[in-house]
Amino acid sequence: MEMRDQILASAQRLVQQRGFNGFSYADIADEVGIRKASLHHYFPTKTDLVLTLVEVYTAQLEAELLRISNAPSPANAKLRAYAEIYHGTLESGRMCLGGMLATESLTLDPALLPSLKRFFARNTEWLTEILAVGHVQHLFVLTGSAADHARMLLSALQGALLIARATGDHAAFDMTVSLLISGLLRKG
Amino acid sequence: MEMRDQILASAQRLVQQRGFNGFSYADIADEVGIRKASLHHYFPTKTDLVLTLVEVYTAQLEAELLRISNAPSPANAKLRAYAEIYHGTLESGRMCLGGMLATESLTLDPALLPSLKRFFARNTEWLTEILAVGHVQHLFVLTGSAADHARMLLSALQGALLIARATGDHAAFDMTVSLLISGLLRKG
DNA sequence: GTCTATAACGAGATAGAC
DNA sequence: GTCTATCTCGTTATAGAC
Repeated sequence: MEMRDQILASAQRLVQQRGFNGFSYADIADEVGIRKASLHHYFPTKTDLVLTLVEVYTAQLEAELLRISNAPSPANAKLRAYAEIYHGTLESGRMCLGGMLATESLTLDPALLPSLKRFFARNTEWLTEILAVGHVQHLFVLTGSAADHARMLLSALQGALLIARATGDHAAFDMTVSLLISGLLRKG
Repeated sequence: MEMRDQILASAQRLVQQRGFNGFSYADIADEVGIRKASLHHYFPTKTDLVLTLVEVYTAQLEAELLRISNAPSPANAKLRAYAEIYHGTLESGRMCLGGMLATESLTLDPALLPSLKRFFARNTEWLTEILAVGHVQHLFVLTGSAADHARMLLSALQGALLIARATGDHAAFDMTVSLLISGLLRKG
């Protein structure tokens, strides 16, 4: 793997596990095996690095969303596949990159905020579409607009991830996912 | 107000807005008007300070939970009152103290974790009781156990707070709260 | 209880050789 | 592209005077 990609992979893990204010260039340098100063050749500032991270993370997400959207599965299975992404994040001891940065947003360079907003907007948009499709197919019963349910689902998944970090209770995370999806189904 | 309480109030705001790794003793010293070194007289280490903060925050919560429990209102109104606490937190530009520390938990002194877990356990326990009461009164329709719904509600509120920090969309937070409660009601 | 002074360390970032 | 060396600043924490 190219050095630039090694740096990004290391930094991504560090942000997701420890937060923007919880890691340093020294951590990355140790991990990828070059000196701190050399990192500045690839990313002049920490903000540059994390901005790239948010863009890469959003692009990774986009690929997963397209993969799920294009699968020949019903809307509820697509929601499960989406939740499965979060499950994998939890299993790897990480928070969602977007969620982590969201909590720290008051301490971040404001230049990061537009990309961060776009990340959440894209998640909400995709979920809204899936929910709308499931609704017209009489698969889901919605008590509010598809967009409202989308924001609620996104909130619940981010929050379940956050809480599982404190409690260590992964089974509770899985139960919350199941409840969220079963609550949408006809005859719930 | 006593100096110790001023320090706690300042530190609480700083943790909720910026996180454990996002503030320093210098920030508190500036705010309460004494020197950095004097802060160590009250709280020898940063971990001591934040441990006290978690205990105080949990005690503040307990008082609010009892106030709501003792009110002569139906279970759905009690849920609304509980959600109102989060609304106030959002309006003051803060994250839940527990939620903020949860995301940072991998960087915290492990001595903080038991208190942090108790905070979440108490929230879940209280919500479970309210949901169970509303259920036997045929006010709520539950698609899982009361404890499952409690964890889901707590997750959704924490997550909605987190997302509102990134998007700045307070209306979305309110919609999520409404949807969470209306989704529980009979004939929802 | 609050201060000055300072220790000891780590942070992000830069200069310039190779 | 990677290095050594260094700068400047901020961090938590301590010592000891008042």
